[in-house]
Amino acid sequence: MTDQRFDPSAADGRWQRAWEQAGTFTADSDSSKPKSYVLEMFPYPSGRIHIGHVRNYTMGDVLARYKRMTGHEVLHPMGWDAFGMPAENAAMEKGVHPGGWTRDNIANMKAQLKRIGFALDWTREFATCDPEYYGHEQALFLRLYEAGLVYRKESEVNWDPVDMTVLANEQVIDGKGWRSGAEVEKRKLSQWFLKITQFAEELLDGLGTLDKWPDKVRLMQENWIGKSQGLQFRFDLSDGNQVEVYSTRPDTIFGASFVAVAPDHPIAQGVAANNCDAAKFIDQCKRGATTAAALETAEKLGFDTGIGAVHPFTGQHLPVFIANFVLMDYGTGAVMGVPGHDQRDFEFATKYELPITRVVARSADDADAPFAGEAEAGDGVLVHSDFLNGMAVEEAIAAVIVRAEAGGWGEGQTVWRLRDWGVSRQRYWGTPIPFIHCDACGIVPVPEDQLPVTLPDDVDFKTPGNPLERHPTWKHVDCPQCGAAARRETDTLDTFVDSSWYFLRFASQPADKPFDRDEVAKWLPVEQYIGGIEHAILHLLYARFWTRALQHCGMIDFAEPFASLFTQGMVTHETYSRREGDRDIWYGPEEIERSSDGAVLVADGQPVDIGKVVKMSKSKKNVVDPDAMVDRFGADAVRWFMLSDSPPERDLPWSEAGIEGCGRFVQRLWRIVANGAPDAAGDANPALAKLMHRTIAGVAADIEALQFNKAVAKIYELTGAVEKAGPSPERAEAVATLPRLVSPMMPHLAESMAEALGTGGLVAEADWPTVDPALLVDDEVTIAVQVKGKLRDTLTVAKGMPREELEALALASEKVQRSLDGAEVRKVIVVPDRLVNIVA
RNA sequence: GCGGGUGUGGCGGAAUGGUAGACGCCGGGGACUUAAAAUCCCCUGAGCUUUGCUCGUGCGGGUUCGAGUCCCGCCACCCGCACCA
Repeated sequence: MTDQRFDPSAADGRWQRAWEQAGTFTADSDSSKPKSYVLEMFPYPSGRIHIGHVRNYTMGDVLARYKRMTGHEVLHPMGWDAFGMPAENAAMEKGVHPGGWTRDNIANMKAQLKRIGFALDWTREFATCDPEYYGHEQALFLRLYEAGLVYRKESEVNWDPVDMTVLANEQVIDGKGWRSGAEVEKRKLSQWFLKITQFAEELLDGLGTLDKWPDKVRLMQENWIGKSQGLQFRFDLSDGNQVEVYSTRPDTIFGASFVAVAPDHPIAQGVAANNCDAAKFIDQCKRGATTAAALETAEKLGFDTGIGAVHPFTGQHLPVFIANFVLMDYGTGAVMGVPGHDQRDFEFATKYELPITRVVARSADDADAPFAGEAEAGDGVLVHSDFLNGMAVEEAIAAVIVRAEAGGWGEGQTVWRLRDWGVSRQRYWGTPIPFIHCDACGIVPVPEDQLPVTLPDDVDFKTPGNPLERHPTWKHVDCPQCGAAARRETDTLDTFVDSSWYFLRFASQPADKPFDRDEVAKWLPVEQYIGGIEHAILHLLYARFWTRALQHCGMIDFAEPFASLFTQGMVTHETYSRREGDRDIWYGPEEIERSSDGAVLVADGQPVDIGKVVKMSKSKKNVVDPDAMVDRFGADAVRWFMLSDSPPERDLPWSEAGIEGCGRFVQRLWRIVANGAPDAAGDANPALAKLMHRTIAGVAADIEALQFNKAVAKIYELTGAVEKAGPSPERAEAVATLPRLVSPMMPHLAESMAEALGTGGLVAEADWPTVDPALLVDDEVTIAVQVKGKLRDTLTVAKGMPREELEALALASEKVQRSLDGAEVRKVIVVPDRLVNIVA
């Protein structure tokens, strides 16, 4: 008799070595099989694999393994998004080198991933901090430069005046620097930009081709790109100048009661030159962080310049304000304020007691309806608007544009919300931007044969700021053009650049260039990309842009990198805490004894409060360590839990009881085969055969739709039926099928099961079981019988029974007659094979 | 503030406009055992006048023979907002 318990601690490593020796997951680009590129967003090497990573990679792994079983040559690679701020923070806090810290983290995390048995092609692994990788990135950046897609301009950053350093948005807390506590200022620096706006129309149109992306992501990108049709027009000013404004709602022009310009608008600057109150106000606007959220939630503030703007239709003088909520980057940096129909303008007008006029109403009769304390941005008909009165909004917009163009004071225009991508970072741990500043020649690209421009190792992090900038020798080089003494660019690239082309490098890794066009063409676009919804806009838009830019440069032959996208939910966990004084003390799940009616702290046996189920985070200590779970339950139980219950796009609450249940299920499956191949004698069991074929077809469909929770439920159902069934040829066949059916989810158990059954070869390399379509059809159906929409009875009838027979059967039902209680039947609705509804 | 999403038993969830709660977890009862673990069987939305009836899918309306599903208006929570990755 075989051991009745499955021992993952022995089996997991054994099968992982078997796959590795067989090279099962090494992708062969010369294979004649259809190619399938399955990719999960590569991780930042923070130190430990998080359970959220495990969920992400398990989903991709199930698909990759399934694709292999269905005859595809699969590319399923893994690497490291290895540049970024945490390494520099570690350097500052612990005195370790960012490179060494990152390498150690990668080694640890790779070991963790290997224990879970992911079907990854590790031969293609790389880290973005490898000089080889970022050297190729520098070459690509220079190609974009040659194509005119790279330029420099002034742009605002968060400046910490005490630490004398640029802060990331996340380093600004309530408008103050996270280390110094000093109030952050906006400061202008000359920085590198990528012309993503040149592709705005393409990126927008391209969304229409991405029919395998979630609608929500396409909608978010569409709104982010923000194409709007509006009117750009000029107001004559009382000082003899003009101000150009842009509005998406020119229909509301008769409701304008002020004009507002951005603090860095030339008009504002001009006023400030002669007016120290204005200068002070602009200074005040410089305080605080640069984020849109900070700007928009801040109190709306304005400074009346005393200048009047002449309304193009009424000739009325509108006051011109400098306002903190107007952005220089969008439109013309100046707006007309229509308080009745724009919420920001409404708040502003209320504060500065400017008129609020209704120019759009539900109907002409509501022309003088009062506002309910807020602006009305919706649809309606124009009122109090001269020649526009009675028009619908769309119609009025067109009419105003026609008048403006005829009068020569404005033009209909398309404006994009999308801004160019600022890629400069004043930091060490990133890809050096390959340019040299020469006093004589200006900005000179580093010649390609001098790439990569590598980071110096001897840097210090004792003081804040960019170590490249203060390095004694690194930036001092000779100009490649004239040979005179010159300076290296000390900005490094945004890490989003690193993740904008890594999927190309996975597909092809020549030493002498970023990628090989023909190799890339074999695998790309990625068939299935999986990652967090938090990347819905930035990463995915940048990667789309980069792909189009490379296409534009003639380096690749496709426009969209990811054919199908899936965004998975987070892994969450209960929180445990105690209130002590005015703060919460958090406890980790390993410090807690959980029972059905509460939780106690193991250390003192006293109860703790069970808090909300929230995203796992170190600060709330509600994290579970994947390694510890693999130790206790084995890789397959952890994988199974990642796939069970919650739909993959939703959050998954981790629970001790849940993982224990998964551990039990692994053993249940094992018991079915623990004594070897089952007896194939006994009476035929056609019902089990049907269930098995339905399960194979259903699990396949669920995996392809990434609905793993449903596949899991179907496997539970079949397992239960197999356990209950007595010996039969059908049961023997079902048992023989189980290992392949569960292999994508529980690959180690599947191999051990097949071994116990005496099946030769690796399940990971086996074919997916075939379905007999004849067994998927049912000949009986249960139909619902309703009286006035309420269920009163059910009938089991032959499939395809005609309407008349169904109606007669339903009316003959004793329960129906009792429920009708003699009432007259007015109507009978029959849906064949579904239901009969009797309306009395 | 703006953009996007989610909401169904004690819990995770299932359900082409057609039998709400599949499947799993927790809990209760029983079997096996000297005992426990493991395992197996049964029950498990709420309420009631319990052969059955009523209520029930965040809240308030609506469309429909029929709404978790479609429409309108709210509420709560989550994600993103361009230097976190």
